Amino acid sequence: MALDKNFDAASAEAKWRVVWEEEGAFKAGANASREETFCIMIPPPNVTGVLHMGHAFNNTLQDILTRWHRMRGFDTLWQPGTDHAGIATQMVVERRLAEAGEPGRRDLGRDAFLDKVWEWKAQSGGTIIQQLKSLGSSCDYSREAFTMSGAPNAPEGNEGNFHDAVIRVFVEMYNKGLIYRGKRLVNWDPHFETAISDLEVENKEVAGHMWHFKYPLAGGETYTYVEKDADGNITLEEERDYISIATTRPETMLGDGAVAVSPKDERYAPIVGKLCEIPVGPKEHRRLIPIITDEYPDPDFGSGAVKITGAHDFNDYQVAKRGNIPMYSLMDTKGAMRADGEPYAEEADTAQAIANGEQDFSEAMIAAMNLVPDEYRGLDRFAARDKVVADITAEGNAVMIANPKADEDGAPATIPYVENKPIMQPFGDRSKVVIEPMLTDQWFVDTDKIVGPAIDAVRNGDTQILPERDAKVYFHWLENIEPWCISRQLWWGHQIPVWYGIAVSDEDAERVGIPPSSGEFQAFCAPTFKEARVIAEKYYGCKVAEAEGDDWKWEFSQEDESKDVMTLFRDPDVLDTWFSSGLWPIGTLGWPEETEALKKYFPTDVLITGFDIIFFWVARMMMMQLAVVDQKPFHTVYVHALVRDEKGKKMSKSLGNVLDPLELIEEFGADAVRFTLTAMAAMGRDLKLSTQRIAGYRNFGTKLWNATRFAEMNDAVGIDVSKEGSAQYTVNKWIIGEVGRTRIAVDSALEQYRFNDAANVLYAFVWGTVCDWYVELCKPLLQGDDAAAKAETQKVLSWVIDQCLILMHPIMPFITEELWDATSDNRAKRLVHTDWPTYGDELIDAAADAEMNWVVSLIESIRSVRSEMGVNAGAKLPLLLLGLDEAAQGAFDRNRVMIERLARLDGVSTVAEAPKGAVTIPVQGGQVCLPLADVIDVAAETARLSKAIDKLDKEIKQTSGKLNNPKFVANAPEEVVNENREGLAAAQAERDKLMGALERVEAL
RNA sequence: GGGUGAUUAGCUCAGUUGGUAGAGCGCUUCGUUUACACCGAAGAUGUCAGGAGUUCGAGUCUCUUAUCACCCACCA
Repeated sequence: MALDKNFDAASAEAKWRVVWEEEGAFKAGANASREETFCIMIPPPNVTGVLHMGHAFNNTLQDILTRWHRMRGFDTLWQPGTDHAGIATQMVVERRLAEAGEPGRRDLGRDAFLDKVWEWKAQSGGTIIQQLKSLGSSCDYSREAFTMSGAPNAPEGNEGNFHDAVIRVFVEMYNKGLIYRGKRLVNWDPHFETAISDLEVENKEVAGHMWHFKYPLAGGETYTYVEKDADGNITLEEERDYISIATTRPETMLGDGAVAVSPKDERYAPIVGKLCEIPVGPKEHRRLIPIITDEYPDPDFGSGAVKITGAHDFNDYQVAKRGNIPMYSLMDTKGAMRADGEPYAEEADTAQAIANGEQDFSEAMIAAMNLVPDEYRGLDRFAARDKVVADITAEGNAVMIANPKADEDGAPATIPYVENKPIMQPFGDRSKVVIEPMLTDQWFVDTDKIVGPAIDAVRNGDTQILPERDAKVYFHWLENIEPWCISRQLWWGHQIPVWYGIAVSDEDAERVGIPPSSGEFQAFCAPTFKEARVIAEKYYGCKVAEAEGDDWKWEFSQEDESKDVMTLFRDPDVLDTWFSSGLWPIGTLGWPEETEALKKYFPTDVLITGFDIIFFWVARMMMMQLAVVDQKPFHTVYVHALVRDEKGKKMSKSLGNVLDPLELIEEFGADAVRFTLTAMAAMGRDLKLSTQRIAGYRNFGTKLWNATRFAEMNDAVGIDVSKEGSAQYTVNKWIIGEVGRTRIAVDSALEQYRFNDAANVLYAFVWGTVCDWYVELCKPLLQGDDAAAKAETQKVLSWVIDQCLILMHPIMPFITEELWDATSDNRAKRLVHTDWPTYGDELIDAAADAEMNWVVSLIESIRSVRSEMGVNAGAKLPLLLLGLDEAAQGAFDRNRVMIERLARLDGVSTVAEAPKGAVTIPVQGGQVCLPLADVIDVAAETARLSKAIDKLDKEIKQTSGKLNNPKFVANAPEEVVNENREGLAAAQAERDKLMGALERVEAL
């Protein structure tokens, strides 16, 4: 079958996608010829996501490694699947419901809403997998996994045990005390009304204000406020009846528990221990808070006094815990000021008692207290802020400063002190709203207890992170790790397997063997309610049932104690998505079952991922796998760059600079996109992509196609070559050696994850060596009269093309498979399964190499002279040989037909002396001349020669300078010294020849 | 505030243990010679950010300055 002139990427890709899958080419273990396994876990994309450039890049690299290993006979598994992506997916479904005008999440209720999510998953969940296929990813799709598979509410088609694995891990970790529940200050997303982890918060600098307010001292007390400069001179001394505090968040004032100053701050020493009043709300509602000392306030910042709002600020939280300061929650789940219950108005003596530390509220009581006065209730936090500022200012409790515009008409002499300053503000990475620190009950992984093995594994080399600098990032994060908040107040996810009833006593918990309650409820943790009930029944000594709603109750039977029933309610929260994806390696292989796949492929080999999820995912997988099965999940983590646009900007929809990989695949073909990404995969921080570059590599595919077409036209394809390296002709010996070198270079690059090196080696070999030289050199042999030469060249060319296809296949699978198929009817296997070669140095023939170098450099020199002398490209010139030594003469004779053709020569003769007007060209072992008497331009030739001589002079000066330096000769390795000596001799010889040529030209 | 990285041809970037600077694109000139114009041939272009040091020798190692980027972080 004859190849078309052009490669039709789209139809070839469509065809091979189907064939490969139908033939099971990608199944685990396909083409395995050895025991060793190779397993890659795909970083699971969001189930409702679409393929973006980052995925394309990431999966191209994974596919290269997978295909390479599969061809090498490894028992290979590339495990695919998707992630349920809690927040992201719930957000999408809620938005779709809203757009469709359907009832929202709250109206639907939990079960009905989850049905909607599953529907959406069924509808869009296959998209990204299909897109991976169009990229050519050779995953074992029959094993596609999903992090929510096997969930109790999963519809048909989502069987599997991932859910079981997640729940089981939770239970085990809970029982080992690695997971606990507690009231902590967490990052709260008021849009999604859920807690999120530190990592899901993006701190951004925004323009903010810092207000300065007076907190009046209780009972109208006064003190002398003294400020001194660095030398101790008094710069300000005045009587004050207030303490000045600075804040960027006035709306949290209602929840203040104290004002803190530095213990070293002499200005406030007189009033430490006294009380001051929070100047917000109706007078009868105001609270007094103590002035305390703490190391946290910086005397040089603001006024040196900090209001402490333990429930709404992470620093204040620490201060409040240290100082036993009450923490009052002011806001609801939407970030509005609380409106629940009765507003709590404190009696003056109660305030005093609290301030004195004499009144001790329980945490629960404090949480229930609503300190928000009527006029603030229900206000959004930002509206509340405005109102607080306005109210305080109106009442005269703002600190006033001189008005810089006091001169202007009607301007007041003083104005409230408000600093405009940039402040760092936390935003939810999904919702983009300002995150609110909130004091809530959440589940945490006690990361301190499981982080050790994850650090050790990388430190002692069990798992290697590449490039190494990313290991530093990994260490830094893990060594400073915070407890991991894993509960989310969402519905889409793995519901926490914990049921609650009223707490009876710690002794009962101990008796039953469960962790004691941390509050008014006792938790029973088990994979199913059935199992939880068993524990609970022991604990209560009565029957236990599951509540319909979210409240517990204890039903007493009057006559028969054995009919008492305790009703438990289930924790409504779900687990952080990263908790489940942290179990991806073992979960996809069937853990906790002892599956064949698990035994065979775990620990897996390489994880390929972007640096943006080192913390989110890589670190968590390390911790979780080590905690659960006590084994590292993979031996190598290859961290790749982020794909950016050609200007280096991060691709984002809002910037409109997104390159859609699917569109690119359509325009240039998947192979071109893959090759581009591979060629740019140097271990760096980012990767800039331009369509021009993709077009360049599309052309490369076409080049390969046409080289194969040339071979086909010359009956040089699909020839069965049983043994490599058997050739008589120099050019064939030489190219066989080049193939050997290329295979070594490609393997070595891939072994070191130097994908770009592999791509560049192949590009240079296929285009630069095979197409530019070997194919051209073949032509006179294939089209000449020497039957033996022709036959051998056909065989070798066929073999060379096959090797190109094999070596290129991991990067450009489609075009190579197509050519492999089209060029022979007798292939033993598909290319995707063809054995990767192991030949190498033994194919190199040093003599052939040297000879071809001589030939190539002769051709290049002649071409160069022709071009510079303005010889018509089509014209054929005679060539004169001058004083060639035996080796040079032999090389010339053996390759004469090729030289004549490539240098466009007509007739060769040997002369004793260069004729007048001939351009001489120095070659190793002699000179050659082109008689250009008619066309030679004396000035141009003089210039050419002078320039070449200048260049040589420079080189000679440099090299001889080095060689004349005794220290160089003494210290440099012998090799380097010899290189320089040889270089100098060669340069001098060439210079002599050129000088001779110059003299002759000048004589014209 | 801490950390990491970057600074090499007009552009985008390679450059693995120090040994005479590379690629792609772009540019210039020539050429349709039956694989390929998504092509071929020939060419031009760099104080390797600045400074200092180690060394026989530095784009590469050390220090330093400048600019940029990213990550982490609680300054009210």
